[in-house]
Amino acid sequence: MAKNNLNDWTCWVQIAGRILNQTQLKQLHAQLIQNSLHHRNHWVALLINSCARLRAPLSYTRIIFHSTPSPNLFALNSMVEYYFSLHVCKEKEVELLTSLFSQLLASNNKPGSLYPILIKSSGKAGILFHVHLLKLGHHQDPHTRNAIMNAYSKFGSFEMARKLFDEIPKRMVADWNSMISGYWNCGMEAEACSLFNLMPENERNVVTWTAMVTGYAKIKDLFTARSYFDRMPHRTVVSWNAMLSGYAQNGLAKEALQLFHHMIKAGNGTEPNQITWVTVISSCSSLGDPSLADSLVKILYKKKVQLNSFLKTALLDMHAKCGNLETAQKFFDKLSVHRSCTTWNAMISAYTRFGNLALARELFDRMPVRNIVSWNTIIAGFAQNGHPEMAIRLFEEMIATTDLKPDEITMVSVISACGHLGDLEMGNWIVNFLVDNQIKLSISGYNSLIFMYSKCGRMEDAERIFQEMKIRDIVSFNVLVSGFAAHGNGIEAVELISRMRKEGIEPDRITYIGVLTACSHARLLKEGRRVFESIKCPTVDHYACMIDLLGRVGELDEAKRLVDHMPMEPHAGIYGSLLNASVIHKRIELGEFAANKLFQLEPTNSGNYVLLSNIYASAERWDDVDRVRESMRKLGVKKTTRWTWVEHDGKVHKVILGDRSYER
DNA sequence: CTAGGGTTAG
Repeated sequence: MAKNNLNDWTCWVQIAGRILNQTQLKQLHAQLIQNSLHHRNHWVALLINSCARLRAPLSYTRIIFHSTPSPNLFALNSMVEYYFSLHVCKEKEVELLTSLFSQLLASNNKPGSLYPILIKSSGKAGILFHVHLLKLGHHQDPHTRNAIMNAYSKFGSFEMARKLFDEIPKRMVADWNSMISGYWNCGMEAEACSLFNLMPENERNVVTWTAMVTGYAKIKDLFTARSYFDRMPHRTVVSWNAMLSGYAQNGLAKEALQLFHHMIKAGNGTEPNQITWVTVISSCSSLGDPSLADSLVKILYKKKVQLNSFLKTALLDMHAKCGNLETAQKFFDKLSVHRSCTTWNAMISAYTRFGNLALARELFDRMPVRNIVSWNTIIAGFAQNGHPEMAIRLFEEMIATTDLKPDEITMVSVISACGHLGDLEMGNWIVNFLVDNQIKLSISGYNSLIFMYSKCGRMEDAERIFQEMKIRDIVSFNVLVSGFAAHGNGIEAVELISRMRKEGIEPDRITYIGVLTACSHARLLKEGRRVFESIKCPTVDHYACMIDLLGRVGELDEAKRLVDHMPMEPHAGIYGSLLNASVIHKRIELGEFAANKLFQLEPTNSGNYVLLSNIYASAERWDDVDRVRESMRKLGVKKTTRWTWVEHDGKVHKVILGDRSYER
């Protein structure tokens, strides 16, 4: 470390970039103390920046901060950024900052250009500087005033922002833009729009237009967002990014990719930047298409795009969602100290998606800082992978040991976990918890309640929730239908079809599976047949349900005819239904036919052998029973019950509607 | 100098 370089800013930046871990940070700090440079503001600022990046502990960072006798803007600024990087800016810290800020203002005569920067980087605390600026008369500086106004509209109230806005004698474009996005922050479409229209047309710049695009995307009105985008006189990368992320964040991945192609084709000097790539990659993730992912990676490579940590995290997620866990893992390892909370969350989610709960849990326990998404990820991971009890335990741990407030996403997982467990007591406790903590539910929240109640055998409560909903979606109907199916309420299930059509929702594959299963359990042959014939493109699963229904009511010959005339290749479920019906109705020949098909399709499923031997047993054909048992032994088929059939009321029932069918 | 765009959970 040459001393003559210490006043050179580029040298500092270089050194800052070289600090990769806390050990190096401490070494540098020690070197500075040795050279008596540790009280210099620029070095303090630099060290604190590194502390924020490396997530150094608060106590250590404070020691560094207090080593400067009179902190200047740079030092103060870094400290503010550090506090915000912790996401735990407590009142006390804000007070400290405010007093330091006022000290600084008092000692500095010029309203320097650094004020807007400091206010902006202080986030919510920026508002607190307003009063100090007023006292010192610096609030008239247009840029400082704009920064304050912007802080109000982002973190405080749009009313205060509007008050400042109205008092400005000569408004800059930035003032209009701050105010418009302030309104959009609160979802106030009408006010934002009226300001936009009030603004002189030649004053509107690309930022104004982009703010409108973002605003409409935020309220999920992508049609209007697009119309503003199309009407823009000029577009920058930011405008394209705004429109792209509007699509991406509202689940319109295809539209996002289409627009991206448009962007590339149009050229116009709007080259995609890292933010564009992050958005595009995230759209590709939600499509889960490996070949698309592959081609994107190739383009990134060809264009020599620099990968920052946002991009690497997005790529990690994309690979995981497109089925490549190893590559995802590689990105996670490569990120090392640059891992953000999001990076950890994405990796945990990758493990849960592949069903590896042990590794997911290990990462969760190891990560330095957890946010609400971390908890939601791990809770959902256990809830969806057959460990609802662990999901609930984690939820309890979360509310007992953290200050994080559970949101709807947390609750959806917990409610569905109660459903899987059939734990009505816990379910009711959760409902009270929702009320006590004022957690508002959207459609999917209510859907999870319907699921929970019907799994707990409380169909009247499930129906009550369903009725209480103002808007329902296809899942609402499907969950209720499958509840009816499980409880054998055939008529109710059939009636739901016409009801959903009345609400403008067309039944889908899952709906029909549910209704047919309900008919099967209720032995409603006529209704089931009518429903089956009304399906436009029946899938193999629908045939399975219909054959199950026919078999159950004893129409085995018709069932066999249906199997023979299916337009597609029958799968194991089809022959399973047939075999099952043959057992019940003691149809040995048909049973042998179905069983032989099943032995080819799933040679390791012991259940099929058992069923066939049961047929022989019921006809007292003990030689055949022994023969089946023997071939089972020879083939090494173990009696591991990967059962797709369950016993209920003394009869064998087929479980077609796994709860997972909604999640896939 | 100021205003507009980013990754993760159901």
